This record gives sequence, structure tokens and C-alpha cells, in this order.
Amino acid sequence: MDLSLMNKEQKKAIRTTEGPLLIMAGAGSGKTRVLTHRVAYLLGEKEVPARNILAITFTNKAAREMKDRVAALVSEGAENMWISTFHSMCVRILRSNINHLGYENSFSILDPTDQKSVVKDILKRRNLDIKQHNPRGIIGFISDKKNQLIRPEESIRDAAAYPDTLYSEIYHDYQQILYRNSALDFDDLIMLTIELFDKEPKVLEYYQNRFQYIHVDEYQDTNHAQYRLIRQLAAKYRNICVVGDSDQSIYKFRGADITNILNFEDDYPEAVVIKLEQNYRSSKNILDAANAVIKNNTERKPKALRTDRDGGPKLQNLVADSERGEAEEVVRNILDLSGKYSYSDMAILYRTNAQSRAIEDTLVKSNIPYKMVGGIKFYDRKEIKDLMSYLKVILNPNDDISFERIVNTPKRGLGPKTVDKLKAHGQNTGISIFEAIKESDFIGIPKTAVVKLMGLVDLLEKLQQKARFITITELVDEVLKTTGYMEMLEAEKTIESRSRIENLEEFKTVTSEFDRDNEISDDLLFTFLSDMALVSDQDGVEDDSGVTLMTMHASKGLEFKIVFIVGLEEGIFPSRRVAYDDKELEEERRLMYVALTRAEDQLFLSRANSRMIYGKTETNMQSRFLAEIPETLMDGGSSFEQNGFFTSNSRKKQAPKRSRVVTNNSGVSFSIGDKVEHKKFGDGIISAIKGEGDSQELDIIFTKVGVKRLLANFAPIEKKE
DNA sequence: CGGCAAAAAGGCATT
DNA sequence: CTTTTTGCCG
Repeated sequence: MDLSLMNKEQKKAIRTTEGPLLIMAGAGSGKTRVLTHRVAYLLGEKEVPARNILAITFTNKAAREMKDRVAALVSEGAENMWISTFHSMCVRILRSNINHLGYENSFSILDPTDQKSVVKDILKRRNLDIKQHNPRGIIGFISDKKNQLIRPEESIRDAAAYPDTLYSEIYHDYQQILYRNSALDFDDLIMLTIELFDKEPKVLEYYQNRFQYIHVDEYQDTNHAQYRLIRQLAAKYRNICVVGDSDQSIYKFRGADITNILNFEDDYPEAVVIKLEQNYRSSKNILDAANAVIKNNTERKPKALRTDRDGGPKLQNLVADSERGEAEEVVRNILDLSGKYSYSDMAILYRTNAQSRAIEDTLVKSNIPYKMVGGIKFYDRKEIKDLMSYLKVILNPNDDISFERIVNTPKRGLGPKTVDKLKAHGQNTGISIFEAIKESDFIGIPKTAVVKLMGLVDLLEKLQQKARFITITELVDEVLKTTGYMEMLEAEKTIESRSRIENLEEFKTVTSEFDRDNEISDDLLFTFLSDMALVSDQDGVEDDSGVTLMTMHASKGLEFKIVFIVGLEEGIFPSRRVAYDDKELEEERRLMYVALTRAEDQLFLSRANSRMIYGKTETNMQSRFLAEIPETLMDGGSSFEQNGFFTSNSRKKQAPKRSRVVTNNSGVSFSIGDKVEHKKFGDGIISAIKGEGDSQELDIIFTKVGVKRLLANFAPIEKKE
């Protein structure tokens, strides 16, 4: 195999095939190339059978790419290799073994909306106020527990105080409902696989023998459960290669545990550690900026990326008055560069999906093609969810959650009353709604409804029969026709119903693509549904031309010649809710680092002096991250508003520019960056101004008590100096 | 029971 | 501001 284009460390990483290996791979250090070559090396030079190799990637897209690249390097066998995400891997394992845990092998996978409806149901049944206990928070609680591998019983036992005691009870109910429905949420996929391995050593041993060489990419973003799963699998052969960069850990909010990578050498004392610090992606200015920013984090192992590329153009700093102006600035630069670069070389990155709107509008007006990653997902649309629910019920009739969705869609005269009765009966006797229907004659449901219910069951059972012999596309057509769903939409004749029909047509291009790659078998529908449940936001990106719009999170692992990072304002990025917590702030800074290092040739950093947020005009000072980039690397700083408060070490301090002046009762005017004294809270500095007139509010960071939002007119504050 | 309008709530990143 | 929920009326 030809490794002549690799540097010394890369070669070593490829050839170190036995025993634990930690590859600390900086951004753009060619880690994907190393990983693919390492796998190819195992296959080609070491003659390891493909079936003994496992590679875990962060997204399905990355998995597909890796598969293709390995296939290009070796003559045969690549298709027997497992290259997938944690979740897809677990689905495959559970599909053949979850019966050991009492679930049906044709289990359903819950999406977040389904989760929410389960929790709401529980709250309702317990007569709890939805306003006091917001389902989102409870789902987060449950998710945390599962990522920590804490079972409901344990959670109840260990809960120290309210509301943990209550939420643990809800977790218990939740898990029981899922079990009865043979439904799994995303976290269950991992947790139950571990439980399966604990309970059935033979099954674990089978997979240990199968996966003798294990690779995990983006190891810094694994959570505790994923960590444990890998430990189980690797325990026998200990050929475990993990790749990651602690500076790019950005998923703490969903349980990622950075200590997994930091403590790898403790877990595997014999581990070989290789650092890849040569960057092949970015120009020197970009890399210097990224290094300068990440240097401000205290919780990290020192590391500095090198590049042989020259300085390249300086980073461009764009400042506008509003979010609309910001979008126009970005578009102007896109047009400027469109001669030299194609649109697909460019990406616009933002902190939150809500920021995309102004940019989208401006792109549309300027006739610039673009594609958006994430945001309102195609699969979240009502008609797609309805159709998916039909398919889920066909596969798993015990899935009450999906059944409830479709029982009266299209309208069949089966309203909430009837459904409640069925549910109550099901809960009392421990059967699913689907089964309860068969007894509906006896539980006080009116004759007319019983007839309709029987018709529905009959319809679904017929579809179930057919499903085994036809493609997914044919099944979709069959569902839309026999259930009357399409008829309902066609009868509506509104603009909305037309667009729904179009979306369903588009969905069929997805199914026909799937049908092209998959044979008809008993597994077909299950595979389709679990594939759909696990599609990641990045998965749809590969196609055609156009500027890419996405969150900085979604940009991980990607690269673009030109990158725009927008909304570099305190309160936006770093986000307001983390801005004064050191740990979380460091995670935001890592996110900035990830965003910066996506760029190859040129980087634009933009912000708006004020912008509309939730219907109010907010005025925020520039992001501290901007101030962390040395001025010498940046252009366009003339209108660059500076503020000494957050600037790091050597930065020159200037008087803050007054972006807005307001007056309070006593005739004192405030502007961003002003130092103030509050009667109770003491000294502070104004970080943001929101709204107008009497309702104008100030965000003030107080030295003693942190950030407070106060009314400019009434707060007992005085300007200092 | 179903449809629409008014009211209320939510508002960070995601497999 | 947008999306979801509630409540009322036909």
C-alpha cells in the first residue's frame, strides 16, 4: 500500500494496528485519510477479514463516505465491514437480540415528538401541571439518566429531593410505556445494548469475536454509555483505536464526556498515543486565529497546529446595523467571490437555526442558490409523520404512540372519546390499543365506532400481509391509497394540501432510492424505518451546488474554501445562557474553534449592532471571541467596535463606541460597555440593551451577582466615571 | 365531532 | 415573532 504521501505520525497511526491506540488529531490534520488508510491497511496488508473490523463514525454520511473511500483502496470485502454510527450499530445488534430483554424484535424507534407526547400523557395521568413540569426538561432528565446508565428503579432509589424524586417516578412510567409499546428512544438504543451484553454474555462474546479491530471517530464527543459500550466490545482483543480532538468537544449538552478522551491512557495503560498536529486544510492566518482563540481555554492539553500553507488573505471583519444588513454584507462578499469560487465552496455558519431566516431571505432576493442543513426537518412535516406512523404501525402494531396519530387521520369518526376508552382498556389489561380494538364490542364503545375500528384493523392487517412482498415505494402508495389519505389531501384543494402532496411525492424519491439499494425481505420495512429515524442533519448535504447554511455544530467534520461566521455578538455567540459560566463558556469557545477551522482559504466574521430577537430589538456588544483574535490577522477593523471589558491579555483598550443612547428617569444616558453601580448588586457593566422607550431593558453583568436584566427607567443604577 | 380563531407559550446546539 | 394549545361555536 502506498503511504508515501503521509507524514511520519500518520504512517505510524496507520501501522499501529495491535493494542489500544489514541490518535489526537487536530482540526484538518487528515484524520479521515488516516482512518480509511488504516482500515485498508488492516484488510490489505494484515489480511484481517472485513467482518472483523468495526468503525464508528459520528454521522451516517461520514460512514458512507468512509465505506466508499475504503472500497476504493482495497480490491474486495469492504461490504462485510461494519462502518456505522453508534446508534445504527446498536439498532443492528438489537434487531437480532432484543428479544432477550423482552422487547419485540420489530421494535419502533421514537422521535423527540413522540417522546414528548408520552411524557405529556404521563403528566396528565398523574394530574400534574404541564406548566410547572415542562416535558422538555423531563425528557432531558431521562436522557441524562440513560446516558449515565441509570435505570428507573435506581433513579428512584437515589433521588435525594424533589423534583428528582418525581422525575424519577415519571422516568419509571415512561420506560414502562415504551417497553409495552416495544418502542425505544435514541438513548435506549445504547443503554439497552449494554444491558443486553450484561445479561447475555454469549451475545457479547459473539460481537467481541466479531469486532476484533475497533475504531471510534470523534471520540471526544462520546457519552458515558457509548464509552461503556466500547469498553465491553474491546475488552477481549483490546485492539481499540480512538480518534479525537478535545478542543473540538461541543456536545456536552447531550452528555458527551470529554474525560473519555482525556483519560484514555488510564483506561488502557499500554496505549500508544500519536498526535497529528500538521494541518493540511487552512491558510496560516486562519489557523493562527483559531490557535489564538482556543488558547484562552484552561481545560485543555496544550497543542498547536502547524501549517505549511502561506498566510492567505486576512480574516475579514464585517459590521452591520441589523441582521438584515449583516445578511446583505455577507451576500455582497459572496457575489464578489463568486467569480473565483463556486457557491458550493462557501458556507455560512450560525449559532442557532433561527438566525438563518434573514440570510435565507437575502439569498433568495439575490438569486443565489443555497442549501440548508438541519432546521425544520423534512421528516418533521405532518404528512410525512403521518405516513411514517402508518408504516410503524404496520411493522409494530403494539406501537400505541403511532397508532394514536393515525387512528383518526384521515377523519374516520374515531375521536378522542373512543381512543380514551381503548387506551383505558389497554392500560387496565396490559394490552396495546390495537389488541384492545378487537375487544371493543364489550367496553362501551358505540356500535358505529366499533364497525369503523374493525374496518381500520382489517385495513392494517391487509397492509401487513402485503408489506412482506412489495417494495417500500409500493407500500407507501398502497397506504396512501387504501387509507384514503391521498384522497383527503386531493379533496382539500388548498395551497397547503398541494404542497403536502408534493412533499409526499418527494418522500417517494427517498423510498425509491432505498428500494434500489435493498432487496425485498422481512427486514425491509424495519431497516427503512430505522434508517429514517437515524438520519442526521448532515446526511442530506452532499448534493449539487449552492451556498451551505448550517449551525456551527452541524459543520463539524466538514470543510469549505470560504466560511462566513455570523452573529458574533455577546448573547448570541457566546449564547446568553452560558456567557458567565466558565465551563460552558469554554465549550462555546471550542465551538468557535470548530467553526474557524472549517475554513480553507478565507474567513469572514460578521456581526450586527442590533437585531430583532423574539420581536424585540436587541443591541449586543461584540463577541469576546472576536477580541481574542489578534488584530494583525484581521481586516476591516476600522468600524470595529471595541470594548475593554472582555478583551484578553495584550489587546489595546479603546473607548466603547456608543451604538445607542438611552435616558432614564433622572436623565442619565446609558450605552453598551458603560460601568454602572446598582444600589443592591454593586458594580457592573452593561452588556446589552433591549427594546425601546419605557420597556427598555439593560443586561448588566455584576461583579458579585452575575448577569441581571433590568428596566432602564426604574432600576436603581447610576453611571460611574 | 370537527374546524377555526384567539390566546398562550416558547425561545440553543442533536444522534 | 412563531408555533402550539385551548376554547368556542356550528
